[in-house]
Amino acid sequence: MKRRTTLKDLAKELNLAASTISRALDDHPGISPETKEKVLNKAEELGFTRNSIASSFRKNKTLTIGVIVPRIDIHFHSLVISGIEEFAYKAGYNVTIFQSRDSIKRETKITKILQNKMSEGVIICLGTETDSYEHFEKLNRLKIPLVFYDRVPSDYEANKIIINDYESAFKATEHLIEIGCKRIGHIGGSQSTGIFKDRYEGFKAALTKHGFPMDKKLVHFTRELSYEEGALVAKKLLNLENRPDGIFCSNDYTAVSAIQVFQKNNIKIPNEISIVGFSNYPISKIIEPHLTTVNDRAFEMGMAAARLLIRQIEEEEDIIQSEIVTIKTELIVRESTMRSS
Amino acid sequence: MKRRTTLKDLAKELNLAASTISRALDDHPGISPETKEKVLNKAEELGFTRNSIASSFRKNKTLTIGVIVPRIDIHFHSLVISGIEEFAYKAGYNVTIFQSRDSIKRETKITKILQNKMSEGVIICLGTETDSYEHFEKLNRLKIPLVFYDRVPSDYEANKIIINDYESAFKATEHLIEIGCKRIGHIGGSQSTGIFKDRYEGFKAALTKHGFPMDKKLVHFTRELSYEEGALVAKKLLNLENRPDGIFCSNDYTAVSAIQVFQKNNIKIPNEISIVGFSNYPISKIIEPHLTTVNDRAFEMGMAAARLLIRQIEEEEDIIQSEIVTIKTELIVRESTMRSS
DNA sequence: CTGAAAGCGCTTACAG
DNA sequence: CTGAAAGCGCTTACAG
Repeated sequence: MKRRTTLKDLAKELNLAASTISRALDDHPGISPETKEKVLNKAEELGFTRNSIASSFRKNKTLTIGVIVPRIDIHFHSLVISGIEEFAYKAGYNVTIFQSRDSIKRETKITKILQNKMSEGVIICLGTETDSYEHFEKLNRLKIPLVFYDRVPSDYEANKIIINDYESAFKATEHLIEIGCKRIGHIGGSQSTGIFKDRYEGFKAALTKHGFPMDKKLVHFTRELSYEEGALVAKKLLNLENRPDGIFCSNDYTAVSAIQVFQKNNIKIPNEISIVGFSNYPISKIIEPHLTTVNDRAFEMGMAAARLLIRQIEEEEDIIQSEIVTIKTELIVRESTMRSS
Repeated sequence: MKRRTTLKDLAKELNLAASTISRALDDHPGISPETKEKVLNKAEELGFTRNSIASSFRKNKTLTIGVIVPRIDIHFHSLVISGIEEFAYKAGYNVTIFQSRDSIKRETKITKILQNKMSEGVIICLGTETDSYEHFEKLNRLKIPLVFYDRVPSDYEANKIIINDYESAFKATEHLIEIGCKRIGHIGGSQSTGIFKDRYEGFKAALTKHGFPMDKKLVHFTRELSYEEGALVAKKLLNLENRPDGIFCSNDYTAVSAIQVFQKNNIKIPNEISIVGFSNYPISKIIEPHLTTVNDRAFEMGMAAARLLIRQIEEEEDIIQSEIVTIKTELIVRESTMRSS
């Protein structure tokens, strides 16, 4: 097996020092243009590419960031990763991805893998099982910057990229009020998860502001906001004596299944019941009527996470900073709330 | 700034040689259990983790594979990446991802990044612009194993993970024939892309086998199989004097929009027109009626790609092998082809 | 503008 | 079972 060409090989060929070759390849100002050209040509000729591992080792920089997501194939996360990759690529960083699959055991093991200087920083969305943060403490102690997004640790100081769930839910609910809904229901997620609790709180606050009473019968929490759970809740709402005429759902899957359940029961959407979802999933533009929903701007979250992380990696400071970035959401109004009056 | 603890620090603390520490941490058989325990305890105490860059550099192994996809946020690719990550994780490899965004320029630049030994192997799905493979030749010359999936180079010997598009389309079409369709149409993708051409060929072959004439009016090719293009084609099919009673679509987006267009025109699905899609996207289980489609088993493609790549990385052979792995698809029959007769 | 030398933190073949 | 030594391929501070 032929050995890969090294700097030294180039140096010998050209009767130059390895240090000169290294500088020439870096386009260092203190190297003559002629030498640079000779080196570049020879490198091309011998098919030389610098061994980046040796370089990383020597410079103590890997230009790599690690990303831990529960699952890559969840659209939200794939969008965030896309944003991370986009920003990182332009900044010259590589992105290494890991799936925790919502297992705290696997999440912990991944943090161990990331401890050994392979990644200069880590971006994480916590798994559902995760309720302690010791495994991240270790990274902190090693001065590896961390940025959390979406499912972030509560009562734990850290860099966080979030959206304003409370405010987004407030606006979504207010939108239903503005189009004339009088009895507004909510299909929510697990209240032990911060973001879903915030969405519920925002919903309640909008009702209160406009002097609407809270009818507990119109509020249902699901375990994981699944399509199937959405249908179950929708059926319950349908069978109420006093049905809702508007529903704010904490995600798009439940909103879509609610639409389908209502339609099957000959209820007109949006005129009899108007629906708002959350997340702006591709399905929201396909379901008929198209779904009004909150765009959570996942790609921008990813960009922001990478931007913050890389800034902290490159900062000279020795102290790990804690910063919270809130990404602005927008309500996308579509047919599911466009009443013909 | 405090220096990270190194092997040498541990060695000094314990009055042992660095080599002994290294072996103890590796659970090397030739080290006494007592020494191992001492080393492990001290490592824990000093918060020592091995510098994996130094280790990679020394061993000339990074245990990292690179993945180039057009876009991460396309569901198919996120599923493939999930499969790659799953297999790689279990095999002790890390996965670094890059998006070519269908730009050959960016794809080429990424292959340059991957040339410098950072990745021991590369998995790629070609971008739509890519029609030459020089940039991959370079990786070949450096003996970095390559595995292509989905959009693979034609007339270029390489490792490829594919599905049998021809056969899958054949079976999907035959299914339409079996349920009683007499005039079967096709919404296809660009015929300059191998997989879409194969699907069309499979469609034709099924018609031929069962003695059905080919009616060119029932076949339409789109540029990128988008939801919007699907609707346009569906409208054309709808306005034909002699409408189809079954349609095989080369993806799920066009199938879904066709369903919606027909429904809006009061055509009953599946009884008047039956529809089959391709890919088993999440939407296929949500659209009503649920869509019959070909499960292309993207996760398994990813697993297979990682398996093949890692095997070639670890093989001693100096020659790069070329292997083609065909992943078995399955037709998932749902309501869009369940006729009540 | 170029070179000689030291050294990054490991691993491993060799020796005992 | 343990150690001493060499060296992986770069980069950089220093010297001239």
